[in-house]
Amino acid sequence: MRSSFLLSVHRRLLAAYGPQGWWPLPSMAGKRGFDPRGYHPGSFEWPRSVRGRFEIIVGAILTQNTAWTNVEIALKRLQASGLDRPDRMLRASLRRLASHIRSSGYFNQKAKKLRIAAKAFSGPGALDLRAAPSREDLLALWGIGNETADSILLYAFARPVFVVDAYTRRIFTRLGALAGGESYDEIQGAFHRGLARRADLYNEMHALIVEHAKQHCRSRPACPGCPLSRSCAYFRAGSRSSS
DNA sequence: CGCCAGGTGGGAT
DNA sequence: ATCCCACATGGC
Repeated sequence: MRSSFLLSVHRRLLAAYGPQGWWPLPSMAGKRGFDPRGYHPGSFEWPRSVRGRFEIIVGAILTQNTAWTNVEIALKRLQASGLDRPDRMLRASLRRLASHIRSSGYFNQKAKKLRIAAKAFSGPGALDLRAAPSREDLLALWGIGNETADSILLYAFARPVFVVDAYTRRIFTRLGALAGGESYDEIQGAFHRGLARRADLYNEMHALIVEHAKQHCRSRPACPGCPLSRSCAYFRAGSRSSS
């Protein structure tokens, strides 16, 4: 993908939706002003505390193939029960942990995944929440795949790693910039080559992609008013082609 | 109702 | 390598 194309997509999405201020947190929902954990709505700030980083890791796992609204409910319950830190999480039974994250779906699987992540980030010889782990270390954990690992690296540790998700694939396939069958690594490579290696740029671009997928480039596309329709193959084809 | 949502791992081919 | 499937809730 051409650099100029990616930058133009970024510029138009930003103009249409504004700065996204990711990573989104339940405590942010509908609020303005300063958050004690160091986040600020509307303009992003990277997490400073180990607590904030672990919350992002938990959210990244819970949001796997699940609507964020369902994840927010689960995150709030974890916080309300004091299970939002690795050591506390490890003390809860799988059964109890699962009951708290019920709303996020796949709760048995995700309880297991959370426990594994909590274990990986606490105790002696564990990964350090104060420093970015390697992608390899994250991928070695059961329950953490490409997208989750990259979300953690980018949003919790401010590493310049582009996150590829189902929305990215859908939008850029419709635009005509992807064929649709590319692997995760191929797509990520295209973004890494086309965009400057900057965490703040990757942060905003991915967040804008998510917003655009929700507003216009939905499963069933809502093309009227789409900020990208001018350069969209799907739109130019008369919005008739499938998916 | 049925479809969809910011995936992942396991098993068969 | 590449399909196919299980995993599961809540919103529209």
